[in-house]
Amino acid sequence: MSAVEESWTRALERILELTVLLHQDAARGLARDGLTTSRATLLWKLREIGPAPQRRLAEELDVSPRNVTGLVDALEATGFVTREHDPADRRASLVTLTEHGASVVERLRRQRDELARDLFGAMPETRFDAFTAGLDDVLRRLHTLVAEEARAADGAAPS
Amino acid sequence: MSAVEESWTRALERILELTVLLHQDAARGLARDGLTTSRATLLWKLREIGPAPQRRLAEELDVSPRNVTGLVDALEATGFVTREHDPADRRASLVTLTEHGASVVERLRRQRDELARDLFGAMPETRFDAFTAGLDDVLRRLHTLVAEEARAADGAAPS
DNA sequence: GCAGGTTGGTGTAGCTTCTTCACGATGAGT
DNA sequence: ACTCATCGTGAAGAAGCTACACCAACCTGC
Repeated sequence: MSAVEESWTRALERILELTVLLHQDAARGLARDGLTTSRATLLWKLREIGPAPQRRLAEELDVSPRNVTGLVDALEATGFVTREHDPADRRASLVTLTEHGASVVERLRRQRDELARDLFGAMPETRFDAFTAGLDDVLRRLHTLVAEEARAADGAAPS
Repeated sequence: MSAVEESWTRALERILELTVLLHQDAARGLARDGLTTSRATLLWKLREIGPAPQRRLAEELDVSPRNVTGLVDALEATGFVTREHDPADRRASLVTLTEHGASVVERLRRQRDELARDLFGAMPETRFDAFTAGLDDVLRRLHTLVAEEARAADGAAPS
C-alpha cells in the first residue's frame, strides 16, 4: 500500500474515532436528562415535525412500528410525551411533546449549538471552509456508494 | 444566532449525518459476514493484540467482563475464535482467532482500505490535506472537551 | 504449607433496542 | 354491507449491555 493510500486509511480511521467520541459524548449527555439515544432521536423528530401518529414516526426513524410503540411507552412513562387522540382517525394516536419534553429538546438543541461553537469557533475561517468543503465531498461520495450498494443488493435479491 | 454560528451547526449536523451513514454501511457489510458491530470490534482488537484473556479484552473494549463472555460465546459458536488454555493461568482462557476468523478480519481490513480509497481517492490533494487538517483540529477539540467533562463529572461525584 | 485476599470467568437477573408474526379495531372503497 | 388496507399492540425472541454473586485458581505472608 502506497503512502498516499495509507494517508487515506488514516483519515478514515480518524473519522471513525470521531464517530465513536461523538456517540459516547451524546449518550452521556442524554443520560443526564434520563434519555437514551433512541428515545432522544424520537423526541428530536417530534420537535421537527410536530405531533405525529406512530406510523409516521416509524417511517421517519426507519424502524418498525412495533419499536415505536415501545419507545413511546417509555417516553410516556417518564413524562416526555403523551398519546393524544387523533380526531381524524380513531385508530391512530398523536404522539405529542409534553411541556417537559419540549423544554428538554430545546436544551438539547442549545447544547448541540454549543458543541458546534466549541468545535469550530476557534478555527480560522479559511480552514473551516476547507474542512466543510472536504466534508461535503466525503458525504457525497458516501451517499453515492450507499446508493450503489443498495442497487446491487436489490439486483441480487429483488424484493 | 448569527450566520457564522449557523454554519457551525450545519457543519456539525453534516458530521452527525456522516456518522450515521458510516455506521449503517459498516453494519450492513458486517452482516454479510455473519457479524455484528460488537463482535467485529472484538475480532478487530484480537487482530491487533493477538490471543488475549477475556479480561484484557474487556479493558481494551471498555465493556464489562461479563459482556465479553457473551461475545466470545457467540464468536466461538460461529467459528471465528476459540478459547485456548492459558498455560500460565489455569483460570484464564486465551481467546484466539481461528483461520476463518483471521481471514474474515483480513477481508474487513481490505474493505476499510477500499472505502478510504473510494472516499478520498478522487479528492484533489490540497483539499484532502485541508480536510484532514480540519479533522485533526476537531478531534483535538473534542478530546479536550471530553476530558474536561470527565474531570467535571469526577469533581461532582468522585468515585 | 496454608489461611486470606485477589483475580478470571460465568450463572442469574434485568434493561434497552430491535425484529417478525398475529390479531383486533378502525377506516375506506365498491 | 363487504372487503381490504392500515394503526397500534401482544407475544416471542435475538443481541448488547449492566450489576451482583459465586467458584476456582492464583498469590501473599506468616
